[in-house]
Amino acid sequence: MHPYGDQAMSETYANGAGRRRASSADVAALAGVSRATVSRCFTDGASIKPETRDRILAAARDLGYEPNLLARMLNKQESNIIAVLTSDFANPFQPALMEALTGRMREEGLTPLLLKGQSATESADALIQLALSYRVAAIVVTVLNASHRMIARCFEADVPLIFLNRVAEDTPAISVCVNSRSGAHRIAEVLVEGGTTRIGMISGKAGSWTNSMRRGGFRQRLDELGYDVLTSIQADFSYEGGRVAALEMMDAYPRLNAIYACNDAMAFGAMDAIRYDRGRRVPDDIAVIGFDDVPVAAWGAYRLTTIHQPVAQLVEQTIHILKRPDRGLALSEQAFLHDGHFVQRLTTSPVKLGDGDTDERDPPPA
Amino acid sequence: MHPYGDQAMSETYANGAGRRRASSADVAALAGVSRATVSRCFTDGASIKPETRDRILAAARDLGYEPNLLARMLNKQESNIIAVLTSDFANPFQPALMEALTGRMREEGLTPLLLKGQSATESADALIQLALSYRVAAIVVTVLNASHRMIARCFEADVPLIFLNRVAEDTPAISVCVNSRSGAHRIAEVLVEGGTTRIGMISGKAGSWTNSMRRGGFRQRLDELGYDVLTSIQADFSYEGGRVAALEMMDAYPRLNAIYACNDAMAFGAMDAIRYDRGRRVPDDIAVIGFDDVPVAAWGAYRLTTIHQPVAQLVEQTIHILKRPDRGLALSEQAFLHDGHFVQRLTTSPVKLGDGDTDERDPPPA
DNA sequence: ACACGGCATGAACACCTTTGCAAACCTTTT
DNA sequence: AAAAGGTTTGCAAAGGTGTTCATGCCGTGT
Repeated sequence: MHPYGDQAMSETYANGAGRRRASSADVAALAGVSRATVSRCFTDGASIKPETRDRILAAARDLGYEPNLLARMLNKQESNIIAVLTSDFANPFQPALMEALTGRMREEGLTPLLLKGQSATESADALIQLALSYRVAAIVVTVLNASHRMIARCFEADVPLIFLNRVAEDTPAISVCVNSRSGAHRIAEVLVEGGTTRIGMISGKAGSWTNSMRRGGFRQRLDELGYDVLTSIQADFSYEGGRVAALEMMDAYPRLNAIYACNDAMAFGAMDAIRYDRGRRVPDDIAVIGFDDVPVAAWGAYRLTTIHQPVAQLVEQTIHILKRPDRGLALSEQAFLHDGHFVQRLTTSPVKLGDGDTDERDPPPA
Repeated sequence: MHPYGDQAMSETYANGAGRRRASSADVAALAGVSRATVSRCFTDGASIKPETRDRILAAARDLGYEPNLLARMLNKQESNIIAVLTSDFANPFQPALMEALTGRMREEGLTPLLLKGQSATESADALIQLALSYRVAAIVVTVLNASHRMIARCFEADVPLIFLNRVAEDTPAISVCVNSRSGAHRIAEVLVEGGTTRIGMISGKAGSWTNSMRRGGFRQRLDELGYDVLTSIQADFSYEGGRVAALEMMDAYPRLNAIYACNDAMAFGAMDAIRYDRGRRVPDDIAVIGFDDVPVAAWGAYRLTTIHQPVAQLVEQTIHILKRPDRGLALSEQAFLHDGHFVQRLTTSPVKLGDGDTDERDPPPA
């Protein structure tokens, strides 16, 4: 209609209620150059005359312009957004992991897009689908499960999938994880060496890799040492689940003298059940041992003996993979297992320490 | 070089390592329609013949096509991505808030882009700048501070800014928050009514709105009741900070019989200092009261008397604002204050309950 | 037989950036 | 003075989508 259609249109939009953000075209017009030059002004390494650069920068400042990252990602076919899939913040290990992960990501210029599932058992497929639609650079999964079909789709789309804190077997996906099996072995040894062999085990959610390792590894080593668990209850990795399970165990097996909880949160529940619900003592009556070494485990009220997960190492490994030029797509190694070390505190009888273990029986100086 | 430069290039890319995802053009070609029709197929309410729709859907499935959300956002000038700015996962209140917030967002089809600052005192300006570059639909800030200049820039760009769990005064930004002042008033009343009036106060980070309210409100009401704090130490909202402060107080003021910590984490530290570092009793020797009612406050080891923050309500209010057609830009009301209620547990002498308060002196049934 | 309304579709433009290529400019050398 | 060489810049296309407008088709009512 209007001979200068374009011109007129942008004028109209600029005045309307939802006034448009300044684009590179606006800056270009004001500075008297082309859009391409404006673009070059914001990409370093591009050749541009210092004088015009200053002029453009001034114009950009006047208009409050800054590059539209969406358009840039679309054009360059690459993004610095990483989908982070998780489901559960209640387990205190998750916040600790998230803190480290998102902190390091920011330092490396990566931005996490947080996709939260409802429950740990839920499949992450829908969330992965969503992540692919956002054309993220990579996907990091912490607690959820994914179908083989969906994992395959990610790799078809050249989007690497990293399982953090869990191993995905028989898939092209990468896993970064603590060696839960060897940690569970150590726990079995500690309880036996400490002379507490009438053991109740509180395991976590069935179907989780973490749980089957922590559970299976413990049983295996205990068996090798010539013992067996007295009782075993499956809970859900939560404080309340651990508490209820411990109550049940104590009532059914009065001679129980040790509880191994497959994570710290359940161990805290068990300790509170022992001390406050039943009025018994830790470790004199019943020893307790956990797994994770979340920050609360060092608190005065618990001082929990446990296996420390090297969160910083796990995160560093993950970041390292993400920063590779291929973001880990061409990686030959699939699983990166890090060793957790044993931390001795006050909820078990003292045992001899191995290499890399730490002793915190004396509280840190005030 | 090559006479068919462009053609050859895209062929190369298509075959090489990073093969291109299917676009709507590919689907259109396969189904024998135009791109516009493919687009209509994925927007409901558009008129399209059922037969061709099926044909297009089949083609899309064969090619593994799904709409590119980046391109869509760029085109429609609207996004469902919300920037969530935070700094600290160590304080156990943050995970609880985050869990609720991100969970509800997902239910509403909003996707949080997580931008984490290094420390609570750091300015969020750089993160807000980044969020604006991503053209997010709105920005939710939890613990960080922002300059007036940057807040103004957000509103110039029509991006609403919501402060969650903190009030930003004298700005166009919206605040959703618990009424910390009235909560602090209640705490003062509880301690006085309980007969514990030789009080030490452990406050949080200076310069935070939350802290000045929780601190100022407490002092004010205490003054009105005819008392004053015995001592006051400024800490940093952390467990360890609370523990060290409590030790210092106990050593300097042997007759101290109550500690008010401006959040639960510091209260836990104080309790552990009292019980495990100094071997005294809570509440018999020293009463302790916190603020937040994080999940751990209900655990057997602490059973902390505190003020409950209605997390679900706060989140619901935030979601409600985000879902408004104007995302809250045209809101006349700036601050939404919700009342927290008093939760009585075992760390203070029992007092008469007011309206909406809850009593958890008896532990929940096993 | 013709005009008309409703529906389905395609062409073209817009969103905002980056980039390959070619043209224009400036400086220096022969 | 002109050619050579390097730097700076603009043009146009690409990246994938949504949307307006015009066109074509079909059926209906007169």
